[in-house]
Amino acid sequence: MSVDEILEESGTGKGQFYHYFKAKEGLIEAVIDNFDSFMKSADCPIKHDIQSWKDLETFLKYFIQATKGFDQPRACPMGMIGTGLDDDQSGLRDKINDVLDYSKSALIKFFNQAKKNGEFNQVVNSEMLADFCQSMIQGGLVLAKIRKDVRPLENTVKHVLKYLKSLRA
Amino acid sequence: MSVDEILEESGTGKGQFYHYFKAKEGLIEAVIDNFDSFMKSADCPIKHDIQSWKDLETFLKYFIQATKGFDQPRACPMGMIGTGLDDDQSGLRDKINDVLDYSKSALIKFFNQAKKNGEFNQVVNSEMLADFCQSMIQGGLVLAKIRKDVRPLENTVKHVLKYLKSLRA
Amino acid sequence: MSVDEILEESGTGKGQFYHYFKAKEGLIEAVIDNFDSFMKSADCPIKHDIQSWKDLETFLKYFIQATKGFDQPRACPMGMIGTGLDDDQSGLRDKINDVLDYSKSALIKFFNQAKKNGEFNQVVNSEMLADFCQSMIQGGLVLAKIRKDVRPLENTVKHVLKYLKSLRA
Amino acid sequence: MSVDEILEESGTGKGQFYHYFKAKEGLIEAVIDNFDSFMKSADCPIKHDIQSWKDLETFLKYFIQATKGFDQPRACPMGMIGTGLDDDQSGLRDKINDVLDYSKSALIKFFNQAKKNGEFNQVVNSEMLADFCQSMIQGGLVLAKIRKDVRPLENTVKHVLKYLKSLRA
DNA sequence: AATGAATGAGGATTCATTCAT
DNA sequence: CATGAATGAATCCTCATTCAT
Repeated sequence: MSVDEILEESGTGKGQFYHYFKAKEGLIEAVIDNFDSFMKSADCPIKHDIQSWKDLETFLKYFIQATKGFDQPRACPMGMIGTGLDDDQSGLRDKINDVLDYSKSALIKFFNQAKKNGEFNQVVNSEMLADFCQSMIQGGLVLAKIRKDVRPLENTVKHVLKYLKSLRA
Repeated sequence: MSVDEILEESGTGKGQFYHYFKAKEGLIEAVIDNFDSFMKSADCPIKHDIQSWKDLETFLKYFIQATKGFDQPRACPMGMIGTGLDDDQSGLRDKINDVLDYSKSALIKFFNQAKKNGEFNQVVNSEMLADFCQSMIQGGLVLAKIRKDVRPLENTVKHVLKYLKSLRA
Repeated sequence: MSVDEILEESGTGKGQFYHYFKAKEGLIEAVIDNFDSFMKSADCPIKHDIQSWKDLETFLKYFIQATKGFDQPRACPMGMIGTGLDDDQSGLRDKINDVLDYSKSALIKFFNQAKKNGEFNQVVNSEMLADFCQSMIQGGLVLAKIRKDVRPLENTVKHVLKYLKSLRA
Repeated sequence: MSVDEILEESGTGKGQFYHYFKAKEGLIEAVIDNFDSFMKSADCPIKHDIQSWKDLETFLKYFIQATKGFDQPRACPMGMIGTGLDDDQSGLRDKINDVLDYSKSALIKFFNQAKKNGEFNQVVNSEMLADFCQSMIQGGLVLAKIRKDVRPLENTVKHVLKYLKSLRA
């Protein structure tokens, strides 16, 4: 999407863009920052304070619901931006990683809590399991987008949940 | 990557490009076709004729090995192209889907065989499970690329394998 | 240098600029006016009331001293602005010419006085000699700036002084 | 002068410019290179192989003649480009310096030869005197351009020649 | 088949200037 | 007086594509 297209949508003059953003990359940065803020805000439909198995299920199933809410499946914005980054864009990469870390931490925290409460397989490594969950989100959304079909995502979530439940004590 | 950049790498003149490809999209198409052919060829390091649990494990672990072989983690080319497609590029989308289907079929075939042999959970739907596997691979590669670190992929594959083994009869 | 850059340095808002100057050209005009005023003020390190050969030498050597005082050789602001003028900027050109004339007059006045006092070659045309002096200063500064080295200016001034002395009666 | 203006004059498409020049700076480089080649070519109206006092006079008077040949006085292209250079454009600065050095060498060579032949003041430093001559060219052209009048240049040349003659043995 | 010059639409960015507050 | 948001023309540059040789 070109700056011209963006400005046509926004209805503002071309100079405004560069009044607010130093360069196009600044828009990307703002998108990430905004995404980050939104995720941490009260408006975020995803509850990152996962306190129960129900919460976890809701968390993971959220992506199915969101996908269905769009006219067409979309991939994760952070995943799309992140995979498109050049090697020299370490500032943006760091920001993306922070966003991913926020979501990962939510999962880790829950898994640790569950282990502590004796409700969860004591051997499992919480961080590794969080990676597994995040891969589900990224990959499920990617496949749904490519196939223009929510089902690959649904199938993925279903099995992930089944696996996680199998780890319950 | 622009056509000029591609030609600089290839060492050929610009006219050649448009002699062989009607347009740049033709190159993408050739890339997909080539990927497809390679996957079905004897040279492909991935054995798509999965006949044992060992084969399955090798299949899934291949992506870790390949990632380690690159100077930097890369996402799946089909995933990258597929998520970047416009709505009007249905020809390419279909080709991408065919490639994904080929790999998916390999998984489905094995799961069906295992069920038939009584070595696998009879209730599980082979296709859904194949979607799960593909999503996890796509997502693991995406995360590895963004984080410039194989570990998210390793952690993902590890749990996928653990889950699949849990489904063995 | 853009208006934005200038305002960043000045610390004031953009509206101020256009409150004081009708357009950017107005700034250039103010720069010239300011330069003019400064040259005629008591603060000006160049003594334009040249009354002796010593004064003349000091006048010409001033440019060497000033050049050494900067981090890097600079050309004459009036020369730089003047050569960058468009044909339609006759207002600014006139102002530049006035500034150059002021300095030229100082030289002419001294040469005339010296001739009158019988201390100087009677045949020499004071105005032409003043042109010579101004050209050499402009050129010396230009060379010093391009070469990032005062020496071309020093060498030039040295010979100018030697020549002027040769004209003494 | 913008790239668009240049292309409008040349009658070629916009892309051609960037086919031949990596960036606009490349044009400047080509201008300098071309100037350099021309100065060293047989077509150059300035005889750089100065072998006599007549040659020297012709050399210095050339700039008057050239200025009169234009519809309006012009400054030296090398001087204009050189004074407009940024600190980071050392490549171009070096080229400009090479061009200036070529002309300077011609003067130095003649002065040295004249000294050797006993036709010239033995004390004078040839290089310093060459700087003096180059300042004349740069400064004389600058003043002529600003004043839109060839006379400041003529006056300057006249005095420079007078001075040089005074140095003859 | 092969080369690379030529084209021109479009994309990113700058900048003088205006205007609402 | 003062601020900085808004505007849009102009500028530099990229890129897919065509064409002459």
